[in-house]
Amino acid sequence: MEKKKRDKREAILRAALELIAEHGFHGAPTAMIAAKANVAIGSIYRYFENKDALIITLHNEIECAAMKIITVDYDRGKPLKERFFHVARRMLKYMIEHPLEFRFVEQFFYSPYGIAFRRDKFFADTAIDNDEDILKGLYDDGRSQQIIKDFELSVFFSLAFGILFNIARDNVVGFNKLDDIVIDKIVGACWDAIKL
Amino acid sequence: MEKKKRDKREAILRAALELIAEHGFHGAPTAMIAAKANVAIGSIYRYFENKDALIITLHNEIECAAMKIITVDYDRGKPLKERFFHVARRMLKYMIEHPLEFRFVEQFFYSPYGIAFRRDKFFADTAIDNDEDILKGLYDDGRSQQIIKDFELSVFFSLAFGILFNIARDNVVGFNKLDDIVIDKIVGACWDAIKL
Amino acid sequence: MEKKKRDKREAILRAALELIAEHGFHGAPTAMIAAKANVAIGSIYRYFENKDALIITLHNEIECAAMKIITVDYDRGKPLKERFFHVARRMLKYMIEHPLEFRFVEQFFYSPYGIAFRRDKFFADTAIDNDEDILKGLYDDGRSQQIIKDFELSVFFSLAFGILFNIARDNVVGFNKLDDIVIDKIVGACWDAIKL
Amino acid sequence: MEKKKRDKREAILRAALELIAEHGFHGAPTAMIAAKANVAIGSIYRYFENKDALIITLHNEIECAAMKIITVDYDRGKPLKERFFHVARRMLKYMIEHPLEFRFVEQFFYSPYGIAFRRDKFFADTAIDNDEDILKGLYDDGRSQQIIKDFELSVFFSLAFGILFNIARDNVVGFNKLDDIVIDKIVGACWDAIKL
DNA sequence: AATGAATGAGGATTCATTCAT
DNA sequence: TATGAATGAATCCTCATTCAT
Repeated sequence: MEKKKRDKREAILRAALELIAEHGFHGAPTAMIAAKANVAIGSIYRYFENKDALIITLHNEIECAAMKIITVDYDRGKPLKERFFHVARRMLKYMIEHPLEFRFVEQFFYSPYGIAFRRDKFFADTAIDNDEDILKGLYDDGRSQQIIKDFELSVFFSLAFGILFNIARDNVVGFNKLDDIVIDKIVGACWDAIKL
Repeated sequence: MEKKKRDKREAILRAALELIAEHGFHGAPTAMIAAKANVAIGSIYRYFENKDALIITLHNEIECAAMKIITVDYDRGKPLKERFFHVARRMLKYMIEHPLEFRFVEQFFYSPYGIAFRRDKFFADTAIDNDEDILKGLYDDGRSQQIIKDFELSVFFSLAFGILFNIARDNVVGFNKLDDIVIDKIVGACWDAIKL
Repeated sequence: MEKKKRDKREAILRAALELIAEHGFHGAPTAMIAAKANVAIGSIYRYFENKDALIITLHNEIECAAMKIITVDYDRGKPLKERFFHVARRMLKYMIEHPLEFRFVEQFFYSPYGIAFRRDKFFADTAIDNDEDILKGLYDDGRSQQIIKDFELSVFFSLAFGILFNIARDNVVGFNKLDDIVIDKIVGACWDAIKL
Repeated sequence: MEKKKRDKREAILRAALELIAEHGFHGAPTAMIAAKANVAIGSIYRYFENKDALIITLHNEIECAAMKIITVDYDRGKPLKERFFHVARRMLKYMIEHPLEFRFVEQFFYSPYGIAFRRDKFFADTAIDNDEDILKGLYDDGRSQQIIKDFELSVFFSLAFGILFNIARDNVVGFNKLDDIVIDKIVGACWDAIKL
């Protein structure tokens, strides 16, 4: 009973993910999402208030799941460089191993949804959750230990992770081929960008 | 007569640029573009085959104009590092000084248009125009002179310029403040990322 | 068991009454009626064939209950004028003391339901029930005793009671304030309208 | 050019009038209105902001046209009783000669539109237009000349005109047959209701 | 008997594109 | 050539009704 309910919800989210990742928001009308999920159109509205809510939920669940994967085995006791390599490596791997999720999140990020999302985040002073805590922790430690360059936080993020998003984007469309060795070298280049 | 015709075309492109940059593709129906351009709806279809053509044209013209600005005074005789700094610095400056164009190109890049655009580019072997020639030249020189790290071209591009797009994006929404000194330090970090 | 069953039916009717009176037919979907009645949606269809049947039943029950209240203590032996005052006064009082019922019946009367209802009534020659018997009795007596004006029955009804519905409608929305004295004066005016 | 434009607008209003009068608001979806008006669905939205605006406009135009017809030849110099007969007689005649308009206005009046409309009117102190001026003038004169009964304005309106609406409603569905003689007798009964 | 998830036809609205003037 | 009214397919969403549990 409970199982089936959850299944249907998941099917809708999955269908939306696949359609939006592949065809963009324009290519994912509710009727098509419902069809792909083997569900009646109306059922979407039992599980989500409206299409926007469905998309925002999907985004949040992906972000949450991704952060869990990325930060597994993360050890705050390890030296800064090692911690950075741990996070950056997993981040890049996550993106190339989850191309649907990555493409969806990119679509989301640059759509009106993402703009609202970022604005909300920007104005939410204290809403720093654990995930960002880890990333911000890297910055704080690096600065206080005089290991990384003297930039403000947002610039640090761009230097550290902006590269990875570009690499992943190219990978997803087949512009590059990455194996563990190349990934490590790329993360090394990111480290070069931020370290003093 | 010729003048007026050109004016009308420009007005349409400008209106589309402003509306899409500010409100996204959803916020720029043809009727609104025509109104903002002080032009009849039907006139759009005299200058452009359809809305897609208008948007693709706008993108191409912006890309072309940007590259012209970025590569002005470019001296192929200068040392590699100096040439990289020249290009990277101007690229970042262009983006933060042309927020409408930057935001439009970002919207474009992550929309179905951009996906098609990138796919086309990927399959067009010989379609390397002069602008990319300069960027590719940096790569070829750096590799042959053993100055930059051993990555394939697309990875090099991400390392070298991916950071800049992220920085610019944050700047456009007000997440960071950049002056000439910070810009130079950022470009320096990009250099650290690519250099051996 | 029988009790509970009756309770559930009453709860559904009550919920429908309140929602429709307050928000109109548009503001009373079955799901909302069920929720307000603390009943499953499906249960509505156990007690009523469909939504239309529910609404028609509700109307009929209200009409029946109202007539009972209005005609209580009605004495056919009293003089005509006194009988008219008795009925008209109670009718007006009922409407202002039962605003939910009154508003529902009005909604009903002017909706497609009411149109069908009136059509059916018009074509049902013999379907004169006891309640209307009383009203029709007033007309017949008045005419044979030469006390009331020479109009056909339906005009008599409009003259006698049409005023009261308008007064009640205004009262329900707060356009007027009525006490027993004003009510009596109003009924007196109705009497003036019909009497010779 | 101008002619055709006006024609289309009129056709839409006319189609809405006929459908709503006959089948109620539920029986008049935009697609059906458009079809009946021989117009594309989208055209409705060129002439009216949305369906609500269309309906409100239709109501206002009918009310305005009706008041013009009713008050034609109205002579403020005539005695009160004569003025009342003039207005009441024309009002009843208008309603029975314009059954579509009458039925539409009734539907409107008892729908959510009408409720909002009445509320707005109630709270608009100074928004007394010329039409109501005439009706209110009857009341003011009658009261100051001690000709009509001592009721507040809204009760006066119900006594004077409430009857007429009921009569007209019955007439529209064929419950009664009215000729000029009966109409005059009915207006006389209304006069009896209000006069001292 | 009761439940409420599932269904999908139906409704309002938008907007790229056409074409008569 | 310029205009903008007209078009109608496409989209999101609602809600009466059914039916498996």
